[in-house]
Amino acid sequence: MTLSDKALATRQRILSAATELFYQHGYHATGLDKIIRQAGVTKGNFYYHFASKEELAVATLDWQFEKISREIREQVLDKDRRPLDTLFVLLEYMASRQKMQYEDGHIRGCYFGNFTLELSTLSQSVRTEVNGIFRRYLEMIESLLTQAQSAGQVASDLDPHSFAAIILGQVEGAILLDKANQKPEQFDASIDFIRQCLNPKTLGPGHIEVP
Amino acid sequence: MTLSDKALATRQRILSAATELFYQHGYHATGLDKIIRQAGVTKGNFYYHFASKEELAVATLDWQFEKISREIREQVLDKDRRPLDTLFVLLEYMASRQKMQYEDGHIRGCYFGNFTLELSTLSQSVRTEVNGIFRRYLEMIESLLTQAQSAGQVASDLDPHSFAAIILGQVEGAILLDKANQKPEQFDASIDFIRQCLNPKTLGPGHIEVP
DNA sequence: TGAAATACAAACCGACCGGTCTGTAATATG
DNA sequence: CATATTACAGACCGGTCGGTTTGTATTTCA
Repeated sequence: MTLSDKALATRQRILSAATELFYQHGYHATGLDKIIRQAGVTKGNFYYHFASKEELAVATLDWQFEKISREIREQVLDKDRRPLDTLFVLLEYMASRQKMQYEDGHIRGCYFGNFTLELSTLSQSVRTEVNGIFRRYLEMIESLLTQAQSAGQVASDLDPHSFAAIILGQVEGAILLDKANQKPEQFDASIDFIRQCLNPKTLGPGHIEVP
Repeated sequence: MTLSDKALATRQRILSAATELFYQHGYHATGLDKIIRQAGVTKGNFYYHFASKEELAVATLDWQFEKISREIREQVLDKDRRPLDTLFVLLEYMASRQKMQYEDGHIRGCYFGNFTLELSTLSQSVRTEVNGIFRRYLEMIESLLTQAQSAGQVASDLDPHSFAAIILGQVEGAILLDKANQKPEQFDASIDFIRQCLNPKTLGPGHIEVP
């Protein structure tokens, strides 16, 4: 193992520990001392790899997004599914992440949503990062909607761009409410609702039935 | 002015200062020193009125909700409107609060949503408080939907209880996304979307048109 | 082999954290 | 007027905060 590989491993240990602690307790409630203790790293070592706690936070956001989008690419996308089915597999994948947390005892919500509400008014770099991550999520959903439209799975008068934001907003809001009462109920209800909205056969709530 | 009135005024000054600072920078990023300085109060005086910073946070949540629900009662409810119209006046009222912040330079989001994501895994009392507040919001929306249903303004097969959660989730999610990119765009789009969902005349996206 | 660059160790820093303490005005009540 | 209670003043506390500094192994490479 070369030294630069060792350094990379150190960096990863820091990122891993920080992500877990930030996710559990938030940014400000997590001291650097706890992070380096959990990572098994000293202060000097930490500041060799990261310039500041804020830079570490941004790095964890990028790291976590790359990890998740890799999982999505491998487990959700590029399978032999119709685009609309892929979209709901994606949503179910996100839901399963919340339910895993519930079984661990606590709903910790969305890592990016948490940072958004805690830090986007305090740190420009964090805000830019989460905003970019949300943009990439939106592009993912919009792309699936466009494909679904081409395949005739959803109505042609739907605007994929704006509806993607509706879906992401619905998901983030559901996670927030679920975190408030520590039960993963609203996320499932939201997915059902989105399914109703997109499925022309089953009309969504409030709509006149098609004869 | 009696002394107990003076004490009440002190308490209000603390609540007011704390609410503003918590709203701007979040809970952990706001030190007690800043709060008491802004309130023009000493440490000893503060701890005469509140047992802890955490108790103060819960008090501001209650205080802020009472303030908002008073405004809603006076300006939104009990007017001579049809229930569905009242619902959208309520949503527009919430949207206007976000836009006011935007004109001040920063989207600070929803006071209750912020506390939910920053503290609901750390403080049981805060979590209970925000959860109760969301419950009361849900009851408000559900009640309006039920009335709208009775008045024939929305479809009879709509479930007011679950759709109220869809609306609140959509709103909270929209505020989160708007905070991430510091522009109040998604909130308006969400209101339009909800309007489309509820209005039988204008079908929502993805639905087959009624002949 | 030896100098340079890399990767790490840990003591140390002042500032600030939430919270406690003792003491003292101001006011209500007998 | 005496006294108890209410409301407040502010010095002080140990601990923790994010960050710096100095020193030292380890590895690279000329």
